[in-house]
Amino acid sequence: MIETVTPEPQAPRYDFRAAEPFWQQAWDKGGCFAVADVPADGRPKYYVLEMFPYPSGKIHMGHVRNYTLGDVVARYRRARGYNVLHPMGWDAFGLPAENAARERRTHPAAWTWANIRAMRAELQRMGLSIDWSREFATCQPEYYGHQQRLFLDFLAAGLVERRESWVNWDPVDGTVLANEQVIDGRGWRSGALIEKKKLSQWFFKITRFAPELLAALGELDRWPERVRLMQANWIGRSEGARIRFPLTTALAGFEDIEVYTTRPDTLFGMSFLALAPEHPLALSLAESNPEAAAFIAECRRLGTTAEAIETTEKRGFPTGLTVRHPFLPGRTVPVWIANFVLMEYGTGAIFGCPAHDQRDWDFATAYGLPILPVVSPAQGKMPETEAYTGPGTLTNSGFLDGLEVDAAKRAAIERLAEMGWGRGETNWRLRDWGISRQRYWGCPIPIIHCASCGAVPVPAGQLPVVLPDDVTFDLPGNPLDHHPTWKHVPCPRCTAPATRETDTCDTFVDSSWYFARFCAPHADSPVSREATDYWMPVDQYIGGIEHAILHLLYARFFTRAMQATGQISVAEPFAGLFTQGMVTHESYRGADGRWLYPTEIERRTDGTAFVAGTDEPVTIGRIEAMSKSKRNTIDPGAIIDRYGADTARWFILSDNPPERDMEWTEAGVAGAYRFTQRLYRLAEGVAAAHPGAADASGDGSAAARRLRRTTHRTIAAVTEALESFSFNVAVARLYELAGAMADAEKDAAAAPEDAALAVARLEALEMLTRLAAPMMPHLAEAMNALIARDSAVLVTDQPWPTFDPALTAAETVTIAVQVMGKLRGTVVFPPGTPAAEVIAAAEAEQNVARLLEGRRIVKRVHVPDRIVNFVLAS
RNA sequence: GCGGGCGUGGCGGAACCGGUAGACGCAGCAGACUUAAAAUCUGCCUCCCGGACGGGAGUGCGGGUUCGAUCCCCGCCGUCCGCACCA
Repeated sequence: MIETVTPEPQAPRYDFRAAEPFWQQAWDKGGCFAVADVPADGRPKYYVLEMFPYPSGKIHMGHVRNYTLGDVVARYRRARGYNVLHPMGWDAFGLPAENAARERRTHPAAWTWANIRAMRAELQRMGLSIDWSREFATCQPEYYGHQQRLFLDFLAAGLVERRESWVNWDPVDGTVLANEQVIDGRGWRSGALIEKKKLSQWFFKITRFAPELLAALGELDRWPERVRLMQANWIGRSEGARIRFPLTTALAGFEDIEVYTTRPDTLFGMSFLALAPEHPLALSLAESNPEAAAFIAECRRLGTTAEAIETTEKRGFPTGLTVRHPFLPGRTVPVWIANFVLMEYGTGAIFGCPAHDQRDWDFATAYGLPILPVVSPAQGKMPETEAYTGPGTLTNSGFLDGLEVDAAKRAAIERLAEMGWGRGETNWRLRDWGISRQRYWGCPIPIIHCASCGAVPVPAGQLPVVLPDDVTFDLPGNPLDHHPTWKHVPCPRCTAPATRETDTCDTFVDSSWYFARFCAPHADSPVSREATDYWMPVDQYIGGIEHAILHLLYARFFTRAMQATGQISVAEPFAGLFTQGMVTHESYRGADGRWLYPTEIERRTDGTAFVAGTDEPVTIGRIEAMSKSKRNTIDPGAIIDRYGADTARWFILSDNPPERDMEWTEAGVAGAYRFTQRLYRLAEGVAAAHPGAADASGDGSAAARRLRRTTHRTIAAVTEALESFSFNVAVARLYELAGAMADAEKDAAAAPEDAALAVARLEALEMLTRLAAPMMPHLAEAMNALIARDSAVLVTDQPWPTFDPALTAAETVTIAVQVMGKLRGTVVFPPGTPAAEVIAAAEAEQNVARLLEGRRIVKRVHVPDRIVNFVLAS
């Protein structure tokens, strides 16, 4: 009988499959990451927050990157002695749940909660240092009920109002969208062409805070510059004037036309006035003038997409009306309706000065209107084929002649004010935030509509207004509206039969204050003043750049509104903001052009790719953001199964700076995995040789000094790297320390009696363990368990290492020697060696001496411990 | 069009305050170990000339400042992002 022995595949030294759950339980048992709502231990606080996820059901690599970054910060701060608040929750309202309900006949709540369960489990496998006791979902009445209370407080404070307005109607989603949610004329989710519709809507008066929201950007010095710029542009402050132009003949109740301009200085160059197609006067004209009506209808057809703006010509319709000029008695100016004038900005009407505004120039050229220059350029001369918009001196402008542009603006405004024709005005691009959505799966707006009392707030005692469970999705429109009983309630004021508001809040409302709720998630008021006084603002907020405007601006508004209504004492929610890059991957297509998942292909050694198990060639496409449509996604769960959470975390951190897009590669993860094994082997080696409480006296051996220097330099470098979000550099420094430790193992093998080296090796390992812990927490615990004198102390509970500056000092420095700025050799000296000595040696250096021979040295530059440069006569 | 960022080996990237450019990783090549492979370890790895020593070029391109520039200044080119008829 022949016994076949199949060799077992060599088991990895470090078994992450057993270790990771084990240490997660240990942290859990130790309550490591739980903090009090109001800690009284006197430690400094640090609030780390990553943007909470929408519970789609599966985490993706973007989440892994986001939460890894946050976890490194949280664990690092914790080791530095801070009380760290690091919570997690769910942005749980929103359309996908309703779509799922329609498609699969499940209930949005059931779908959402199943997703939350799945995603929580996946996140927990990552080993994040989260205080899970603070978890909540925004779809819980315990959360959104408080949101209703905030809504009513804001209403009482005059920060909410209901008004009729033109809205962006998404015909596919069947709901209203905010301007910010309309991209190139299409819905940000559905991609459907947006229609204009008039509805009664609830608005948060964000414009009330426009000046503060703009001014405070200047103090957010731990925000990326570009986010602040984007917000500033979005808020869009402009200074100008509002001017009333009297019509020479009143028409249908209109006696004048109001215009907003930033260039009142160019009034003398005015050659027309133009109305937006939606301007009330234009609409009024259209009633009696079919040509005007036809023109307006045509304008409406043309969208405001980027392409449309680029390609659409400026077109207008002469109304036959004229207005009087403020500064030129007797002068009349024609009134046009023009397709390029926006109703939403300013007054919906402009005055045109073609010489100094490109759009007006284009318009005037098309219709043969006069172009009269009134600003002569400070330098050069007036361009002949375009408008001049630069600085200069006023001409052809009566009392403004000779003034510079800025002075002329002031003078013109002053004169207009004296005449009673106009005044200076600051205008904002930002518009109020319409929050009404005709949707079921959102926070109900706590209002009751009564025929006699109007819109009545739901009394505090009746909150929360809870969503009904028994809804159906078989009709188009809002299920809340279809519900047989839910909306029928007595008026709280007069008890007459009334109806509930059936609109729910835009889900951006839910995410506008969750960070404050996390401070005391079980408080019976929306936020706990004590807890937020302790924890707010968020010290480090981390998320995607895609939220640079909407979410962050809304959250800033909400915080100010909460401050105004006395709920919170801070004005700004996020003291520090970090925006991470995307995770990208190669994309693959089969012979027929279909997209293929990375798991469906195999790479051959020559770099070509084939459909796994076949000879069908695969085209390797661009590296781009992971997306379901391109199928270039990697499932984090599969990566953790195969390599473990630490490997995934380490690779994500090591690849590149976190603000840039990173490319996920199989080779990169494999490399990270090898390193985890290498570290563990190293730890085993050192632990096995660990001589016990050896004490090294004196300076020790050169090998010991060398290792200690690297160790302490690494502590300094990793600390600095983590402080500055340079996680890839921290990783590089740890690779170096590991390399130095491997060298030391060889030194130790050659000199087993070197007690100082044994101590240095143990020190290096301990420090490496603690420095790596924020990034690879499970492995760090396992390594710590190998060497710990007191195995009960988790690395997670150990303080951040400090370095001894004396030990980081180099024994020798290599000084570069240049001749005429070119490197020609090096000399080695102890640091601080006097210039004369170094220069002499540099001159004597073989190769340098050869080049200096027969030449006159004009200058000897010496930078201590760095460089010597000889400048020769030519 | 306006605003902002970024251009460094085959790739990701590093570089203190203007002071040895290319740390560290990935890929690649060579070698050791092995019956073999995997794993591991060692070495090489910007380009060009040269056996080595050495020399030349080099941080998108062109100029400037400086003893010395990836870094500061001027002018281009490319690329990415945001906003976009905002008066």
